[in-house]
Amino acid sequence: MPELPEVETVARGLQGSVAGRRILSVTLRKTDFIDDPVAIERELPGRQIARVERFGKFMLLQLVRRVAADAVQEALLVHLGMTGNLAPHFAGQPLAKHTHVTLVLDDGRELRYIDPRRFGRMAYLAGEALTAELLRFGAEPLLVAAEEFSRRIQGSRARIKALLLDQRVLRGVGNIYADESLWSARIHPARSGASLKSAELEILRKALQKILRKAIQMRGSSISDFVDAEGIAGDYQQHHKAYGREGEKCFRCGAKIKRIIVAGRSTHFCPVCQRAPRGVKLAQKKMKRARRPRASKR
DNA sequence: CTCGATCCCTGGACGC
DNA sequence: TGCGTCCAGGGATCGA
Repeated sequence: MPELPEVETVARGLQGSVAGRRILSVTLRKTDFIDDPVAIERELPGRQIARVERFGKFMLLQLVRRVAADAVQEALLVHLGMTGNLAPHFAGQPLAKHTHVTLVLDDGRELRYIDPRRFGRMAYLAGEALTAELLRFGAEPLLVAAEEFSRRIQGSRARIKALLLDQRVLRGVGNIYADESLWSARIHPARSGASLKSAELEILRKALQKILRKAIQMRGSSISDFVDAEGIAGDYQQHHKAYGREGEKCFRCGAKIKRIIVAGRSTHFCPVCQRAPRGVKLAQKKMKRARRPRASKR
């Protein structure tokens, strides 16, 4: 659930609350979402959290050594997955269920990572390994220029929804904001990237940026149980126009919002405002027919 | 290159 | 009240 606006909200909170603190010790519990748990235990104690920023859907805790040996960049990467939460707690507070990582800070608090589903990810990376990891990801949605945005999308025949979700194309967009931006730009989620005109893509880019900025302003969308590093829920879900509105009226034309599966993800759109490309309607009918028997099992 | 399918994981919703 | 089943979804991976 945490996408760019939610991660930005959490990162800003942590920048305010734990930047400058030193990590005294580390306790790991379940570690199957950590790249290299031994490296975390070995490297983090003694490091100072210099600053916290967002990179795509990751939080980047920039670390510095007490004695700056060289100019090697070091960071703790934290991905919240679906249900991750990273927040400071007072050391005496009881451990919540699913607390998998505790970083003891030098001011009587602990940074705790709580994640029931463990779809998140945590990694300590430094130097070239850090650089290489960050290079795997695409453009920053809030900064990407029109030309680069168009080039990245028109160069692929994959469907636009899949491209928006592909972190190698853009970093930080997830299911909610993909659907919301496509609804705003009146683009059907199954259109191929290559089929989109530059003018359409410019409308999409502007819509995406506007929506992301607004969502950040409102501290993100709280769908299930998302809360930021201060334990506060977001409010942007009240502004959703497509996501989660299956069967409800489109705010533009009154038609019923539909839900289909695109790129393996639940996809919400207005069938009237967002016109289907050739062939898509037929394909959907075929799929429906094929799926029906499965539902009536037992 | 692009696709769908499958897996990971748990809690919440729902049906009985 | 309780149990079983389904579903949510970001990302990795694999075979078509």
